[in-house]
Amino acid sequence: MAQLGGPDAVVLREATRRAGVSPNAAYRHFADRGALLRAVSDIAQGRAADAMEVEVACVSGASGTGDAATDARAMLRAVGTGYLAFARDEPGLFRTAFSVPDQLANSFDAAKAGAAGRTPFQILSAALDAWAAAGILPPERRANAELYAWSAVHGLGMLVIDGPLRGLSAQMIDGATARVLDMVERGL
Amino acid sequence: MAQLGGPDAVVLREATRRAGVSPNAAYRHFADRGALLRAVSDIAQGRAADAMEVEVACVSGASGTGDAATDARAMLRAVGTGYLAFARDEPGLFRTAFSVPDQLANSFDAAKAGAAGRTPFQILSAALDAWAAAGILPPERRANAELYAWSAVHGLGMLVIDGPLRGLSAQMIDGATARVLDMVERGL
DNA sequence: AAGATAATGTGTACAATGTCAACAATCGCA
DNA sequence: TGCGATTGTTGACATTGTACACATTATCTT
Repeated sequence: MAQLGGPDAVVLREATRRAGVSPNAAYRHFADRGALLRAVSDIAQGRAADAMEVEVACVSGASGTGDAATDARAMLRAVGTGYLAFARDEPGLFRTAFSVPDQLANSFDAAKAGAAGRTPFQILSAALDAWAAAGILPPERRANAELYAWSAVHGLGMLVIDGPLRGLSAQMIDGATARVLDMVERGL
Repeated sequence: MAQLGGPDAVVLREATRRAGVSPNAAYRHFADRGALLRAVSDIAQGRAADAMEVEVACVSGASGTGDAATDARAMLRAVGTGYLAFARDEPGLFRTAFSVPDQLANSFDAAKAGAAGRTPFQILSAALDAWAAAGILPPERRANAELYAWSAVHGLGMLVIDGPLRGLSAQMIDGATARVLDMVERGL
């Protein structure tokens, strides 16, 4: 349901119907619809992590150029590319993953991890650590850098999927993705 | 209703109740709930424009430093600051304004304009024109620059009010706002 | 093995919502 | 004056979240 219609489509009664039980059975497992939605959101974040790991693996698999700075940049681009690929391929899951209120502190929760064991936030963090290690991110700018990079790609994703940029052509989105990543790379 | 609870809180029956008419009277004015929501969204965008104009007026009113580049930068920061101030002060309206699917082409629609007659998109566009005029935005990067700057601030806004960054302290948000604007300024 | 205790599921019920169809009043204009 | 368009009303239906009371099944202890 989340996949097809996003958070609003996660409807408790329909879930029980598909499970072949009565509506109220759900209340033995979730306090209310919100709790169910949060659980689905966690799983959706895991899927996002998977999509990101795919792109990351692409550049890591190439075993690097030998230059730590170049590799780190490629890695961060892969993280952003994966995030936005997920937004485009699975808009329902994307919104379910990242449009359900939560606390930053929970971003490390294992329930939100993908198959590789990392949450989306952790994947992003690792890429930024590589930047810092390669010396292309001054130490005084490392703090909370996740939030800034995340904001840029998240904003593009939301505008395109669920906002005033809906219906942008695929090429436009491709271009915008590349340009937003350029901006992050230069501006971080 | 949008102010208090965002798009989901815009409920047709309650609207008619407050108008003192029967539920179905709404169908003489709006095709369905979606149409009502779109109309509310337009108005909310006008409010966003107002919030942005306030910040813009602050820096314009200072009649500038004389340096076009410095002024242009201050203007763009004001646009971003206003956008995020609106997100924080009126999260319900913000989400109603920018989380309702629409087409980029409609971003100039007069129905979305604030009291000063400009839509949020037009305000942003003007600030970027000033950048180009001041020579701090190379011509080849001017195209669609709105989308990239917009993505960054929009992402932060959404993450903070409706996503995994909910409950960030006010200082953290202040800091993140400044840093995201720094990033845009450097990276655009 | 037997019984207590927790877990899970069922039925009925209620208030709310979006929306459809048919009907009524009102207003503007020829 | 009368007619068409605009606006509103009544009644109805399917769907949803959720509360309460009750039944069943697992599980664990004695």
